[in-house]
Amino acid sequence: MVPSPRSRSPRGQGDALRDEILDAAEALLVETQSEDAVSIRAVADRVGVTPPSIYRHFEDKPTLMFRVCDRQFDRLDVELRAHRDAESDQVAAVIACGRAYMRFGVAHPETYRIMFMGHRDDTPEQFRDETMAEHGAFAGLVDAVQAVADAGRLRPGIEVMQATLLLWACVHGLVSLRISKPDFPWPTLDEQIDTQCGVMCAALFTD
Amino acid sequence: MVPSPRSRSPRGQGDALRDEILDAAEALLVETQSEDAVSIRAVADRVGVTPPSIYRHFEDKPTLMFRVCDRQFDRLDVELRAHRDAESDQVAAVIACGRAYMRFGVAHPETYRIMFMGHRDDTPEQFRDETMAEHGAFAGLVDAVQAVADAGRLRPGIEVMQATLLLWACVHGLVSLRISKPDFPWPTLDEQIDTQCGVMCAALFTD
DNA sequence: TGTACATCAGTGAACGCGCGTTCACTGATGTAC
DNA sequence: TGTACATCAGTGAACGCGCGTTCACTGATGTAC
Repeated sequence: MVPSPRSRSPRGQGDALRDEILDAAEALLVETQSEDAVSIRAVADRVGVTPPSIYRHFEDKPTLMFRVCDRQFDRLDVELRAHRDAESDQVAAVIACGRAYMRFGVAHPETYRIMFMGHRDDTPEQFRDETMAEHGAFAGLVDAVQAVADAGRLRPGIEVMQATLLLWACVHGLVSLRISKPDFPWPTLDEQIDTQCGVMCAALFTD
Repeated sequence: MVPSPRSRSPRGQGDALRDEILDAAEALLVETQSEDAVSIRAVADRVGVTPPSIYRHFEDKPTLMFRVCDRQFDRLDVELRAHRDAESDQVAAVIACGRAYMRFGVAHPETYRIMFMGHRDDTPEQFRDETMAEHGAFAGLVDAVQAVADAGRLRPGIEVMQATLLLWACVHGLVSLRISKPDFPWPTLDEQIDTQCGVMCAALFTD
Protein backbone atom coordinates (compact mmCIF):
# COMPACT_ATOMS: atom_id res chain seq x y z
CA MET A 1 0.00 0.00 0.00
CA VAL A 2 1.31 3.37 -0.94
CA PRO A 3 1.99 5.44 2.17
CA SER A 4 -0.63 8.17 2.27
CA PRO A 5 -0.13 11.85 2.89
CA ARG A 6 -2.88 11.71 5.45
CA SER A 7 -1.75 12.87 8.87
CA ARG A 8 -3.31 11.74 12.04
CA SER A 9 -6.05 13.78 13.66
CA PRO A 10 -5.16 15.77 16.75
CA ARG A 11 -6.55 14.77 20.12
CA GLY A 12 -10.10 16.05 20.31
CA GLN A 13 -10.86 15.66 16.63
CA GLY A 14 -11.08 11.96 16.08
CA ASP A 15 -14.49 12.57 14.55
CA ALA A 16 -12.91 14.21 11.53
CA LEU A 17 -12.11 10.74 10.20
CA ARG A 18 -15.73 9.75 10.60
CA ASP A 19 -16.84 12.21 7.96
CA GLU A 20 -13.96 11.30 5.68
CA ILE A 21 -15.06 7.68 5.89
CA LEU A 22 -18.63 8.57 5.01
CA ASP A 23 -17.44 10.68 2.09
CA ALA A 24 -15.19 7.94 0.79
CA ALA A 25 -17.85 5.27 1.10
CA GLU A 26 -20.39 7.46 -0.64
CA ALA A 27 -17.98 8.26 -3.46
CA LEU A 28 -17.20 4.56 -3.92
CA LEU A 29 -20.87 3.72 -3.95
CA VAL A 30 -21.58 6.35 -6.57
CA GLU A 31 -18.65 5.37 -8.73
CA THR A 32 -19.08 1.62 -8.67
CA GLN A 33 -22.86 1.42 -8.27
CA SER A 34 -22.25 -1.74 -6.34
CA GLU A 35 -22.69 -2.25 -2.66
CA ASP A 36 -20.28 -5.16 -2.78
CA ALA A 37 -17.53 -2.99 -4.18
CA VAL A 38 -17.71 -0.83 -1.10
CA SER A 39 -15.74 -3.11 1.20
CA ILE A 40 -14.26 -1.99 4.46
CA ARG A 41 -10.84 -2.38 2.86
CA ALA A 42 -11.74 -0.29 -0.15
CA VAL A 43 -13.11 2.48 2.00
CA ALA A 44 -10.05 2.43 4.26
CA ASP A 45 -7.77 2.52 1.23
CA ARG A 46 -9.49 5.51 -0.20
CA VAL A 47 -9.34 7.41 3.04
CA GLY A 48 -5.68 6.46 3.45
CA VAL A 49 -6.10 4.51 6.62
CA THR A 50 -6.06 0.85 7.67
CA PRO A 51 -9.25 -1.22 7.88
CA PRO A 52 -9.43 -1.50 11.67
CA SER A 53 -9.65 2.28 11.93
CA ILE A 54 -13.11 2.13 10.44
CA TYR A 55 -14.34 0.23 13.47
CA ARG A 56 -13.41 3.07 15.75
CA HIS A 57 -16.16 5.06 14.05
CA PHE A 58 -18.78 2.55 12.87
CA GLU A 59 -19.76 -0.59 14.63
CA ASP A 60 -19.96 -2.75 11.53
CA LYS A 61 -20.30 -2.65 7.80
CA PRO A 62 -24.07 -2.61 7.43
CA THR A 63 -24.26 0.32 9.82
CA LEU A 64 -21.70 2.22 7.78
CA MET A 65 -23.64 1.59 4.59
CA PHE A 66 -26.88 2.75 6.10
CA ARG A 67 -25.29 5.86 7.53
CA VAL A 68 -24.03 6.69 4.06
CA CYS A 69 -27.47 6.26 2.54
CA ASP A 70 -29.18 8.00 5.40
CA ARG A 71 -27.08 11.06 4.77
CA GLN A 72 -28.08 11.06 1.12
CA PHE A 73 -31.72 10.69 2.00
CA ASP A 74 -31.47 13.59 4.38
CA ARG A 75 -30.62 15.70 1.38
CA LEU A 76 -33.72 14.39 -0.39
CA ASP A 77 -35.78 15.27 2.66
CA VAL A 78 -34.56 18.82 2.53
CA GLU A 79 -35.45 19.02 -1.13
CA LEU A 80 -38.93 17.59 -0.59
CA ARG A 81 -39.59 19.97 2.24
CA ALA A 82 -38.56 22.85 0.04
CA HIS A 83 -40.98 21.72 -2.65
CA ARG A 84 -43.83 21.53 -0.20
CA ASP A 85 -43.09 24.93 1.22
CA ALA A 86 -42.71 26.49 -2.20
CA GLU A 87 -46.00 25.30 -3.68
CA SER A 88 -49.12 27.11 -2.61
CA ASP A 89 -51.31 24.51 -4.33
CA GLN A 90 -51.46 21.35 -2.21
CA VAL A 91 -51.91 18.96 -5.11
CA ALA A 92 -49.03 20.59 -6.94
CA ALA A 93 -46.93 20.06 -3.82
CA VAL A 94 -47.67 16.33 -3.81
CA ILE A 95 -46.78 16.12 -7.48
CA ALA A 96 -43.54 18.00 -6.92
CA CYS A 97 -42.62 15.62 -4.11
CA GLY A 98 -43.43 12.59 -6.19
CA ARG A 99 -41.37 13.85 -9.08
CA ALA A 100 -38.41 14.71 -6.89
CA TYR A 101 -38.60 11.31 -5.20
CA MET A 102 -38.62 9.41 -8.46
CA ARG A 103 -35.80 11.45 -9.92
CA PHE A 104 -33.76 10.97 -6.80
CA GLY A 105 -34.27 7.22 -6.83
CA VAL A 106 -33.34 6.80 -10.46
CA ALA A 107 -30.35 9.10 -10.04
CA HIS A 108 -29.05 7.22 -6.97
CA PRO A 109 -29.87 3.63 -7.79
CA GLU A 110 -27.52 1.92 -5.40
CA THR A 111 -28.46 4.14 -2.51
CA TYR A 112 -32.10 3.56 -3.26
CA ARG A 113 -31.50 -0.16 -3.50
CA ILE A 114 -29.90 -0.32 -0.09
CA MET A 115 -32.58 1.75 1.59
CA PHE A 116 -35.70 0.33 -0.04
CA MET A 117 -34.92 -2.90 -1.79
CA GLY A 118 -32.76 -4.75 0.68
CA HIS A 119 -33.35 -7.76 2.81
CA ARG A 120 -34.88 -7.06 6.15
CA ASP A 121 -32.21 -9.22 7.77
CA ASP A 122 -29.42 -7.15 6.23
CA THR A 123 -30.86 -4.00 7.76
CA PRO A 124 -29.33 -2.92 11.08
CA GLU A 125 -31.99 -2.80 13.77
CA GLN A 126 -31.77 0.94 14.19
CA PHE A 127 -32.83 1.38 10.58
CA ARG A 128 -35.68 -1.08 10.48
CA ASP A 129 -38.61 1.08 11.45
CA GLU A 130 -37.29 4.50 12.18
CA THR A 131 -36.16 5.62 8.76
CA MET A 132 -39.46 4.60 7.39
CA ALA A 133 -42.65 5.41 9.18
CA GLU A 134 -41.72 8.35 11.35
CA HIS A 135 -38.82 10.10 9.81
CA GLY A 136 -37.94 11.25 6.36
CA ALA A 137 -39.44 10.91 2.93
CA PHE A 138 -42.48 8.87 3.84
CA ALA A 139 -43.54 11.15 6.66
CA GLY A 140 -43.21 14.07 4.28
CA LEU A 141 -45.49 12.37 1.81
CA VAL A 142 -48.09 11.73 4.49
CA ASP A 143 -47.98 15.40 5.44
CA ALA A 144 -48.39 16.50 1.85
CA VAL A 145 -51.38 14.22 1.30
CA GLN A 146 -52.88 15.33 4.60
CA ALA A 147 -52.67 18.91 3.38
CA VAL A 148 -54.60 17.94 0.27
CA ALA A 149 -57.22 16.27 2.45
CA ASP A 150 -57.43 19.33 4.70
CA ALA A 151 -58.11 21.41 1.61
CA GLY A 152 -61.00 19.08 0.83
CA ARG A 153 -59.44 17.90 -2.40
CA LEU A 154 -59.06 14.21 -1.65
CA ARG A 155 -61.55 12.13 -3.59
CA PRO A 156 -64.44 10.95 -1.39
CA GLY A 157 -64.09 7.44 -0.06
CA ILE A 158 -60.31 7.53 0.02
CA GLU A 159 -58.46 7.94 3.27
CA VAL A 160 -55.19 9.79 3.72
CA MET A 161 -53.20 6.69 4.57
CA GLN A 162 -54.68 4.71 1.70
CA ALA A 163 -53.83 7.45 -0.75
CA THR A 164 -50.34 7.81 0.65
CA LEU A 165 -49.60 4.10 0.45
CA LEU A 166 -50.89 3.97 -3.08
CA LEU A 167 -48.74 6.89 -4.14
CA TRP A 168 -45.75 5.39 -2.43
CA ALA A 169 -46.30 2.02 -4.10
CA CYS A 170 -46.50 3.73 -7.49
CA VAL A 171 -43.43 5.91 -7.18
CA HIS A 172 -41.47 3.11 -5.59
CA GLY A 173 -42.63 0.69 -8.25
CA LEU A 174 -41.48 2.93 -11.04
CA VAL A 175 -38.10 3.59 -9.44
CA SER A 176 -37.32 0.06 -8.38
CA LEU A 177 -38.33 -1.53 -11.67
CA ARG A 178 -36.16 0.88 -13.59
CA ILE A 179 -33.28 0.08 -11.25
CA SER A 180 -33.66 -3.69 -11.43
CA LYS A 181 -34.48 -3.93 -15.12
CA PRO A 182 -32.35 -1.31 -16.88
CA ASP A 183 -32.46 -3.35 -20.09
CA PHE A 184 -36.22 -3.15 -20.37
CA PRO A 185 -37.43 -0.89 -23.20
CA TRP A 186 -38.55 1.90 -20.89
CA PRO A 187 -40.04 5.14 -22.13
CA THR A 188 -38.20 8.33 -21.26
CA LEU A 189 -38.07 8.96 -17.55
CA ASP A 190 -39.85 12.29 -18.01
CA GLU A 191 -42.57 10.71 -20.06
CA GLN A 192 -43.15 7.92 -17.59
CA ILE A 193 -43.20 10.29 -14.66
CA ASP A 194 -45.65 12.61 -16.40
CA THR A 195 -48.06 9.82 -17.26
CA GLN A 196 -47.89 8.40 -13.81
CA CYS A 197 -48.40 11.72 -12.05
CA GLY A 198 -51.29 12.61 -14.33
CA VAL A 199 -53.17 9.38 -13.84
CA MET A 200 -52.54 9.17 -10.13
CA CYS A 201 -53.67 12.70 -9.46
CA ALA A 202 -56.80 12.27 -11.52
CA ALA A 203 -57.56 9.14 -9.56
CA LEU A 204 -56.95 10.50 -6.07
CA PHE A 205 -57.53 14.24 -6.09
CA THR A 206 -60.27 16.64 -7.17
CA ASP A 207 -60.41 20.08 -8.86
CA MET B 1 -22.04 -36.59 5.34
CA VAL B 2 -24.51 -39.37 5.93
CA PRO B 3 -24.45 -41.78 3.01
CA SER B 4 -27.66 -41.28 1.14
CA PRO B 5 -30.10 -43.91 -0.05
CA ARG B 6 -30.03 -42.22 -3.43
CA SER B 7 -28.96 -44.56 -6.21
CA ARG B 8 -27.37 -43.45 -9.36
CA SER B 9 -29.47 -42.81 -12.44
CA PRO B 10 -29.34 -45.34 -15.24
CA ARG B 11 -27.68 -44.45 -18.51
CA GLY B 12 -30.14 -42.40 -20.50
CA GLN B 13 -31.76 -40.75 -17.51
CA GLY B 14 -29.16 -38.36 -16.20
CA ASP B 15 -31.78 -35.66 -16.48
CA ALA B 16 -33.69 -37.13 -13.58
CA LEU B 17 -31.19 -35.51 -11.23
CA ARG B 18 -31.81 -32.17 -12.88
CA ASP B 19 -35.37 -32.08 -11.64
CA GLU B 20 -34.39 -33.29 -8.22
CA ILE B 21 -31.91 -30.43 -8.00
CA LEU B 22 -34.55 -27.91 -8.97
CA ASP B 23 -36.94 -29.35 -6.43
CA ALA B 24 -34.36 -29.29 -3.67
CA ALA B 25 -33.29 -25.74 -4.45
CA GLU B 26 -36.86 -24.56 -4.53
CA ALA B 27 -37.64 -26.26 -1.24
CA LEU B 28 -34.60 -24.67 0.38
CA LEU B 29 -35.53 -21.28 -0.95
CA VAL B 30 -39.05 -21.58 0.37
CA GLU B 31 -37.92 -22.85 3.76
CA THR B 32 -35.13 -20.40 4.41
CA GLN B 33 -36.44 -17.41 2.49
CA SER B 34 -32.85 -16.54 1.82
CA GLU B 35 -31.05 -16.79 -1.45
CA ASP B 36 -27.74 -17.01 0.38
CA ALA B 37 -28.86 -20.07 2.27
CA VAL B 38 -29.35 -21.90 -1.01
CA SER B 39 -25.70 -22.71 -1.62
CA ILE B 40 -24.52 -25.30 -4.09
CA ARG B 41 -23.41 -27.39 -1.14
CA ALA B 42 -26.77 -27.13 0.60
CA VAL B 43 -28.62 -28.14 -2.53
CA ALA B 44 -26.29 -31.05 -3.16
CA ASP B 45 -26.65 -32.18 0.44
CA ARG B 46 -30.39 -32.18 0.23
CA VAL B 47 -30.43 -34.15 -3.00
CA GLY B 48 -27.93 -36.61 -1.54
CA VAL B 49 -25.20 -35.93 -4.03
CA THR B 50 -21.85 -34.13 -4.05
CA PRO B 51 -21.49 -30.49 -5.11
CA PRO B 52 -19.72 -31.10 -8.41
CA SER B 53 -22.69 -33.09 -9.63
CA ILE B 54 -24.71 -29.91 -9.79
CA TYR B 55 -22.44 -28.59 -12.51
CA ARG B 56 -23.30 -31.45 -14.78
CA HIS B 57 -26.79 -30.01 -14.95
CA PHE B 58 -26.46 -26.24 -14.44
CA GLU B 59 -23.65 -24.10 -15.64
CA ASP B 60 -23.36 -22.00 -12.53
CA LYS B 61 -25.20 -20.90 -9.44
CA PRO B 62 -27.03 -17.86 -10.75
CA THR B 63 -28.39 -19.93 -13.60
CA LEU B 64 -29.65 -22.55 -11.19
CA MET B 65 -31.38 -19.90 -9.09
CA PHE B 66 -33.06 -18.35 -12.08
CA ARG B 67 -34.21 -21.70 -13.38
CA VAL B 68 -35.81 -22.35 -10.02
CA CYS B 69 -37.60 -19.02 -10.06
CA ASP B 70 -38.51 -19.34 -13.70
CA ARG B 71 -40.28 -22.56 -12.98
CA GLN B 72 -42.28 -20.93 -10.21
CA PHE B 73 -43.21 -18.06 -12.47
CA ASP B 74 -44.36 -20.45 -15.12
CA ARG B 75 -46.93 -21.62 -12.65
CA LEU B 76 -48.03 -18.02 -12.11
CA ASP B 77 -48.31 -17.60 -15.87
CA VAL B 78 -50.63 -20.54 -16.08
CA GLU B 79 -52.76 -19.09 -13.30
CA LEU B 80 -52.90 -15.66 -14.92
CA ARG B 81 -53.85 -17.15 -18.24
CA ALA B 82 -56.63 -19.08 -16.55
CA HIS B 83 -57.95 -15.90 -14.97
CA ARG B 84 -57.99 -14.12 -18.29
CA ASP B 85 -59.74 -16.97 -20.02
CA ALA B 86 -62.29 -17.35 -17.27
CA GLU B 87 -63.43 -13.71 -17.09
CA SER B 88 -65.77 -12.52 -19.78
CA ASP B 89 -65.40 -8.93 -18.62
CA GLN B 90 -62.06 -7.51 -19.77
CA VAL B 91 -61.62 -5.13 -16.87
CA ALA B 92 -62.44 -7.89 -14.43
CA ALA B 93 -59.78 -9.98 -16.12
CA VAL B 94 -57.13 -7.29 -15.56
CA ILE B 95 -58.15 -7.01 -11.94
CA ALA B 96 -57.99 -10.76 -11.49
CA CYS B 97 -54.50 -10.81 -12.99
CA GLY B 98 -53.33 -7.96 -10.78
CA ARG B 99 -54.68 -9.62 -7.69
CA ALA B 100 -53.12 -12.96 -8.52
CA TYR B 101 -49.79 -11.30 -9.29
CA MET B 102 -49.70 -9.43 -5.98
CA ARG B 103 -50.71 -12.47 -4.00
CA PHE B 104 -48.09 -14.54 -5.73
CA GLY B 105 -45.36 -11.99 -5.04
CA VAL B 106 -46.19 -11.64 -1.37
CA ALA B 107 -46.52 -15.40 -1.00
CA HIS B 108 -43.16 -16.10 -2.69
CA PRO B 109 -41.03 -13.21 -1.47
CA GLU B 110 -37.62 -14.66 -2.13
CA THR B 111 -38.54 -15.87 -5.58
CA TYR B 112 -39.99 -12.48 -6.35
CA ARG B 113 -36.90 -10.79 -5.02
CA ILE B 114 -34.61 -12.79 -7.27
CA MET B 115 -36.68 -12.22 -10.36
CA PHE B 116 -37.64 -8.58 -9.94
CA MET B 117 -35.50 -6.95 -7.31
CA GLY B 118 -32.03 -8.19 -8.10
CA HIS B 119 -29.00 -6.53 -9.51
CA ARG B 120 -28.78 -6.49 -13.25
CA ASP B 121 -25.21 -7.78 -12.99
CA ASP B 122 -26.29 -10.77 -10.95
CA THR B 123 -28.74 -11.79 -13.64
CA PRO B 124 -27.52 -14.39 -16.12
CA GLU B 125 -27.60 -12.98 -19.65
CA GLN B 126 -30.25 -15.38 -20.81
CA PHE B 127 -32.64 -13.95 -18.22
CA ARG B 128 -31.99 -10.28 -18.76
CA ASP B 129 -34.56 -9.43 -21.38
CA GLU B 130 -36.37 -12.58 -22.28
CA THR B 131 -38.22 -13.33 -19.09
CA MET B 132 -39.46 -9.81 -19.02
CA ALA B 133 -40.73 -8.16 -22.15
CA GLU B 134 -41.68 -11.07 -24.34
CA HIS B 135 -42.50 -13.98 -22.17
CA GLY B 136 -44.48 -14.50 -19.07
CA ALA B 137 -46.35 -12.33 -16.65
CA PHE B 138 -45.67 -8.98 -18.26
CA ALA B 139 -46.73 -10.08 -21.70
CA GLY B 140 -49.90 -11.45 -20.18
CA LEU B 141 -50.63 -8.10 -18.59
CA VAL B 142 -50.11 -6.32 -21.90
CA ASP B 143 -52.55 -8.70 -23.55
CA ALA B 144 -55.14 -8.15 -20.85
CA VAL B 145 -54.88 -4.38 -21.13
CA GLN B 146 -55.00 -4.60 -24.90
CA ALA B 147 -58.26 -6.50 -24.60
CA VAL B 148 -59.67 -3.70 -22.48
CA ALA B 149 -58.56 -1.19 -25.12
CA ASP B 150 -60.10 -3.29 -27.89
CA ALA B 151 -63.38 -3.21 -25.99
CA GLY B 152 -63.13 0.58 -25.99
CA ARG B 153 -62.89 0.77 -22.24
CA LEU B 154 -59.49 2.38 -21.85
CA ARG B 155 -59.82 6.01 -20.76
CA PRO B 156 -59.17 8.42 -23.63
CA GLY B 157 -55.67 9.82 -23.83
CA ILE B 158 -54.07 6.77 -22.27
CA GLU B 159 -52.18 4.29 -24.40
CA VAL B 160 -52.02 0.57 -23.83
CA MET B 161 -48.33 0.55 -22.98
CA GLN B 162 -48.65 3.50 -20.63
CA ALA B 163 -51.50 1.86 -18.80
CA THR B 164 -49.64 -1.42 -18.61
CA LEU B 165 -46.49 0.14 -17.22
CA LEU B 166 -48.46 2.06 -14.67
CA LEU B 167 -50.28 -1.04 -13.53
CA TRP B 168 -47.04 -2.94 -13.39
CA ALA B 169 -45.36 -0.21 -11.36
CA CYS B 170 -48.25 -0.23 -8.89
CA VAL B 171 -48.48 -3.94 -8.37
CA HIS B 172 -44.72 -4.29 -8.25
CA GLY B 173 -44.47 -1.37 -5.85
CA LEU B 174 -46.93 -2.90 -3.45
CA VAL B 175 -45.29 -6.30 -3.55
CA SER B 176 -41.70 -5.17 -3.30
CA LEU B 177 -42.30 -2.72 -0.50
CA ARG B 178 -44.09 -5.34 1.54
CA ILE B 179 -41.18 -7.70 0.94
CA SER B 180 -38.46 -5.22 1.81
CA LYS B 181 -40.22 -3.57 4.72
CA PRO B 182 -42.09 -6.31 6.55
CA ASP B 183 -41.91 -4.32 9.79
CA PHE B 184 -43.84 -1.40 8.37
CA PRO B 185 -47.38 -1.06 9.80
CA TRP B 186 -49.09 -2.30 6.64
CA PRO B 187 -52.82 -2.67 6.31
CA THR B 188 -54.18 -6.13 5.59
CA LEU B 189 -53.00 -7.45 2.26
CA ASP B 190 -56.61 -7.84 1.10
CA GLU B 191 -57.43 -4.32 2.11
CA GLN B 192 -54.43 -2.86 0.35
CA ILE B 193 -55.06 -4.85 -2.79
CA ASP B 194 -58.72 -3.81 -2.87
CA THR B 195 -57.95 -0.14 -2.49
CA GLN B 196 -55.24 -0.28 -5.10
CA CYS B 197 -57.35 -2.16 -7.62
CA GLY B 198 -60.28 0.13 -7.09
CA VAL B 199 -58.36 3.34 -7.56
CA MET B 200 -56.32 2.10 -10.49
CA CYS B 201 -59.33 0.82 -12.39
CA ALA B 202 -61.24 4.03 -11.83
CA ALA B 203 -58.26 5.94 -13.13
CA LEU B 204 -57.56 3.87 -16.22
CA PHE B 205 -60.78 2.21 -17.34
CA THR B 206 -64.33 3.24 -18.14
CA ASP B 207 -67.85 1.79 -17.53
C1' DT C 1 -22.14 -66.94 -24.79
C1' DG C 2 -18.29 -64.35 -23.49
C1' DT C 3 -15.08 -60.66 -23.48
C1' DA C 4 -13.20 -56.02 -24.46
C1' DC C 5 -14.46 -51.57 -24.60
C1' DA C 6 -16.84 -46.95 -24.56
C1' DT C 7 -19.94 -44.29 -22.11
C1' DC C 8 -21.14 -41.18 -18.63
C1' DA C 9 -23.41 -40.23 -13.86
C1' DG C 10 -21.44 -39.08 -10.02
C1' DT C 11 -17.08 -38.64 -6.60
C1' DG C 12 -13.20 -36.86 -3.50
C1' DA C 13 -10.14 -33.62 -2.59
C1' DA C 14 -8.72 -29.39 -3.07
C1' DC C 15 -8.16 -24.55 -5.05
C1' DG C 16 -8.18 -19.57 -4.32
C1' DC C 17 -10.84 -15.92 -3.00
C1' DG C 18 -11.82 -11.65 -0.51
C1' DC C 19 -14.33 -10.72 3.00
C1' DG C 20 -15.55 -8.74 7.95
C1' DT C 21 -13.56 -8.58 12.08
C1' DT C 22 -10.33 -8.96 16.29
C1' DC C 23 -6.20 -8.38 18.95
C1' DA C 24 -2.41 -6.63 21.12
C1' DC C 25 0.35 -2.84 19.84
C1' DT C 26 2.64 1.98 18.85
C1' DG C 27 3.72 6.49 19.24
C1' DA C 28 2.43 11.32 19.01
C1' DT C 29 0.16 14.64 21.85
C1' DG C 30 -1.57 16.98 25.66
C1' DT C 31 -1.70 17.36 30.95
C1' DA C 32 -0.35 17.24 35.95
C1' DC C 33 2.90 18.15 39.13
C1' DT D 1 11.22 24.48 33.00
C1' DG D 2 11.29 19.71 33.04
C1' DT D 3 9.68 15.10 33.59
C1' DA D 4 6.37 11.30 34.20
C1' DC D 5 2.21 9.82 32.75
C1' DA D 6 -2.46 9.10 30.64
C1' DT D 7 -4.90 9.43 26.56
C1' DC D 8 -6.40 7.79 22.29
C1' DA D 9 -6.10 7.89 16.94
C1' DG D 10 -4.51 4.75 14.17
C1' DT D 11 -1.54 0.20 12.99
C1' DG D 12 0.06 -4.60 11.56
C1' DA D 13 -0.79 -9.03 11.35
C1' DA D 14 -3.72 -12.44 11.42
C1' DC D 15 -8.17 -15.13 12.24
C1' DG D 16 -11.79 -18.08 10.38
C1' DC D 17 -15.27 -18.37 7.22
C1' DG D 18 -18.00 -20.58 3.61
C1' DC D 19 -18.30 -19.95 -0.73
C1' DG D 20 -18.25 -21.27 -6.05
C1' DT D 21 -15.72 -23.92 -8.85
C1' DT D 22 -12.19 -27.26 -11.00
C1' DC D 23 -9.74 -31.48 -11.73
C1' DA D 24 -8.53 -35.95 -12.37
C1' DC D 25 -10.89 -39.98 -11.00
C1' DT D 26 -14.12 -44.30 -10.38
C1' DG D 27 -17.02 -47.76 -11.37
C1' DA D 28 -21.50 -49.43 -12.89
C1' DT D 29 -23.88 -50.13 -17.15
C1' DG D 30 -24.83 -50.91 -21.78
C1' DT D 31 -22.90 -52.22 -26.54
C1' DA D 32 -20.08 -54.34 -30.34
C1' DC D 33 -18.05 -58.16 -31.99
